[in-house]
Amino acid sequence: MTPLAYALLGLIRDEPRSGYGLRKVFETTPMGNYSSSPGSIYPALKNLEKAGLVESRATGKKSVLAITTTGETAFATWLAQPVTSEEDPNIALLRFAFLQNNRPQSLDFLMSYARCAHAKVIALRNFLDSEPGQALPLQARLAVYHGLKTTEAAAEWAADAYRQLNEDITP
Amino acid sequence: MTPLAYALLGLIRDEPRSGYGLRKVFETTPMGNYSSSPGSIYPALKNLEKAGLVESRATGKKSVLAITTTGETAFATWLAQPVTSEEDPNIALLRFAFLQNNRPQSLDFLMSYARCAHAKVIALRNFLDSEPGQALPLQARLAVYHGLKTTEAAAEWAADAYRQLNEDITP
DNA sequence: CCAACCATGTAAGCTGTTACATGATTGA
DNA sequence: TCAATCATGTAACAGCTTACATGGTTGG
Repeated sequence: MTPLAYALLGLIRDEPRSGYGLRKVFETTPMGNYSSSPGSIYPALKNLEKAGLVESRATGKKSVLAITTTGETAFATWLAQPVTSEEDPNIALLRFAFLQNNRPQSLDFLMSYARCAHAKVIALRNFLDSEPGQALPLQARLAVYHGLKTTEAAAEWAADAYRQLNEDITP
Repeated sequence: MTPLAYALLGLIRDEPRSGYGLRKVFETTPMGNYSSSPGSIYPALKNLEKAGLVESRATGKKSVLAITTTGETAFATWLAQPVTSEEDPNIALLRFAFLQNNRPQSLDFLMSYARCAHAKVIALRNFLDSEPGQALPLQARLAVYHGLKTTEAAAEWAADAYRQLNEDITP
C-alpha cells in the first residue's frame, strides 16, 4: 500500500467516486501534492480492487468505486498509526486529514506529531552547533535553518490544532 | 539528471569523494533527506561517470570521484535555475545549499523562492475561503492550515536569509 | 461543428527501495 | 580474535512520469 493508494482509499471512503472524479480532487485541491496523472491513479485503483478494498458499483450509467468492509478496516488501521520520525511528515498529515469526527485519535495524532517535530528541531539545532555544522558555508547553513524554521512552525501548528480540537468539545 | 544526481555532483564538486564518503554525508547530515542507500547511490554515480560529469581518480590507494569541466558547467547551469512553483521546494533548497560564495545568485534565488512561497500562501488561503474549502471537515481544514503555516515560515525564512546575505556584504 | 471536457486506460523507461553478497581493514 | 566499519556493488521488484491512444458528451 503506497501513500497514493491510501489517499485514494480515503477519498472513496468519504464518498464513492469514479477514477475521473478522483483525478479531479487531486487537480483542484491541495491534495494534489499526493498525486497526479492517470498513469498512476488507474493502476493504483486496480490494485485496490484486486486487494478487495474497493469495489466497482454501477449507479445508473456511471460506474463508481465504493469502499468495502475490508477496505474500511484496512483504512481504519492505517489511520490509527502514530506518527514516527522515520515517516514522511506529509504522509502523516494525509492521515490526519482523513481523521474526521474522531477527536481522541486526532488528539493522539497531534501529540505524536508534535513530539516528532520537536525531536527534529533539536536534531537540526544540534547539527548547526556541531563542528561539521559550523564549518558549513553560509548558504548551506541557511538551508538547514530553513528546515529548522519550517519544522518549528509545524510544531506550533500542532499545538494550535490541539487547542482548537479541545475547545470544540465544550462550546 | 535526478535530484540525487545533482546532490552527488555538488558534493563531489566541493571536494573529490568516494562512493562510501558520499554515503556518509547522507547518513550524518540533514542532506539525508535527499538519499539513502547504496542501491541508489552507486548506480547514480555510474550514470554521472557515463555522462562524463565526474571521473574516477586514484589518490594513493583509494579511488575517488572528481568533477570534470563538463560537470562543473552542468552543475553551474543547474544552480542558476530560478525557483518555480512547479518545482519541489526541497530540491530548490538543495540548489541553494550549494550556492556558496555566490551572493548575487543567492539573492536572486531567495527572491524567486519568496515569490513562490507567497503564491502558495495565497493559493491555500483562497482554497480555505472557497466553498469546497469551507465544506471540509475540521481535520482536513487543519491539514491545509499546516501547509499554510509552514509555507509562511518558509517565506519569512527567505526574507531573513536575504537580509543576512546583504549585511554580510558591508561588515 | 468544434472545442472543451468527461472518462479510461496502456507502454516505455527510469528511479528508488530492499535485501543480499563480498571482502579488506582496524581497534578493543 | 571478533565486531565494527570501510568499501563497492548486484538483483528483484514496485512505483511513478511521460506520452500516447481512444471514444463519448456537451455547450457555445
